[in-house]
Amino acid sequence: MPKEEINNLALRRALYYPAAEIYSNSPSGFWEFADAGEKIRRKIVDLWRKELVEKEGFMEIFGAQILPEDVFKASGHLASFSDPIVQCKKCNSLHRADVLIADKTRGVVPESLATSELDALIRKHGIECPKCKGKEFHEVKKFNMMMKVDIGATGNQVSYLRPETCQSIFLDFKRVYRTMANSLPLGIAQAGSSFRNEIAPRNTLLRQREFGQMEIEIFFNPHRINEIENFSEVENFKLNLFLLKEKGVKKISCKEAVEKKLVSGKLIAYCLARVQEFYKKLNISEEKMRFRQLGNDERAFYAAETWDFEVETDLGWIELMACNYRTDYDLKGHAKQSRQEMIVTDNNEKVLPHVFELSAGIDRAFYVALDLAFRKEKRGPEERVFLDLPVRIAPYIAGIFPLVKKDGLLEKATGIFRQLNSYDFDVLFEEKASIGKRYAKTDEIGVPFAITIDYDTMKDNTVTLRERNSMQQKRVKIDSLAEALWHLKTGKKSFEKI
RNA sequence: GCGGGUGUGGUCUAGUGGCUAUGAUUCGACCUUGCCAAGGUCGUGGCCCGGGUUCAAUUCCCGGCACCCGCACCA
Repeated sequence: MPKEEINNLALRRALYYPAAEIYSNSPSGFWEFADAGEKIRRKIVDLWRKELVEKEGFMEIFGAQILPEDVFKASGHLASFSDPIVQCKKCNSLHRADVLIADKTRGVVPESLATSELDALIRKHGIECPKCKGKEFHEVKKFNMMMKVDIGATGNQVSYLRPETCQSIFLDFKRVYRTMANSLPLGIAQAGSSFRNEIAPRNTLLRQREFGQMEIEIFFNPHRINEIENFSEVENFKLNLFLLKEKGVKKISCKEAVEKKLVSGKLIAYCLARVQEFYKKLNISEEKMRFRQLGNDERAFYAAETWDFEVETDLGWIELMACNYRTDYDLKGHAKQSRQEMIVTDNNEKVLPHVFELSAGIDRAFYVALDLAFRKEKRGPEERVFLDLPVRIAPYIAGIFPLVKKDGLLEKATGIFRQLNSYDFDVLFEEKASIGKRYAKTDEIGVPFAITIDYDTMKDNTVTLRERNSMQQKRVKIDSLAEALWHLKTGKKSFEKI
């Protein structure tokens, strides 16, 4: 669906909106979520936790968002998470210094060159501004995407807001390993916020300066990358692989991907299969998803193999998860910087674990879920908007509505609401406005079911259960409501079978 | 960061150098209501921010910020 439609819905229903919007000088790239939006976002994280973390027996942590400078010396972010940028004196446009020089000389320019060396190269090769052909540039500056924070009264403990959540996982690895696991492979997960000083945030939730990540780092013995217990479960699962040298997506089974060495081992194929299954649960169809293989020039500095899970939307292909084989890059770096031992014993073998990472964007998943669920159709006499969200990420499972407020219906409905609420269902109570209006309004935020209390309820203790997409309704006994909702919530039964 | 466009109640919008700033919808109250945004009455709520020109600026000018499009960037 067009972005404008989604953003309009987001503003009308306060799903998300600009942070600090009452201040006209607030910077872009920060967004807030409210009510239905916050709930949908949270449920996406819950679904991830259930399907990709708990089901696999992985651990979860919640780490600090601010970490000391040493962490980022070790991780490589201080050196590599920055671009050498240079500004044209004539037209003020910004360019990457290394790219300008490399284009001119048709060579490779190391990013790590000092800014003074880059200045010299620019002068030596008579680099022109690609935009205005000007030859005068300001001095090269290193632009680091990390946000610096000064800690303590004197501000001399330099720290940074984390640019990715996973560093805490590497820092915590030893303690979690010793206390909770003592064996490999060990998966450690975390959902939280990360911060990057983007030059130009765009497209609302898709490119923010503060954004949600849900990451899993799987620590394993590199010699045993092919010893995966449950591989048989996925060996025939078809992965949608978009390979570097191929046109279009190829459906390749996990087994074949391993045999043809398209991936580094069974562990990676297994993870990709689970990831693809997970995103299907967000209602992303097979035809609109792919794992794009990244080439040497595209991968992050820590990755030896990368598969970007991408989804096709109105805005083109959007990356939802980067699957990176980080090798021992991170543990090695932290071991060196902290002078702590990171080697562990796995089956009597001393080994520095390798890491396969599943790094997903929460807000991007949220946006894509809205994009794919958005419907604008003629329903009744009018065109209406509704969200066809999967039950598991819908903000509420059902609205509880008394048909009218009088004759005891309001009280009866309140009782049902409290009962279902006490059974831990996310239900919404609404007694205002007409019944049709209440249906329409909750459809718009994707509530899949409605329970209406009417005059028959007062006689025979049944209610109307109404489904969002079909607008069909059936009678259900109050006594069996909780069970019915549980079936619908878990997908054990469809609406037709209730 | 660059270039272009836009900025009026929650949302969509009309309009203006001076008059109580338009309409729809939303929202709230009351009445009504018997299953798909029904009806009635009343009500809340607005010119993105700062500066300048002017007797007077939401309107004109300058600057800032945000959003949209294109470019660049995207570890």
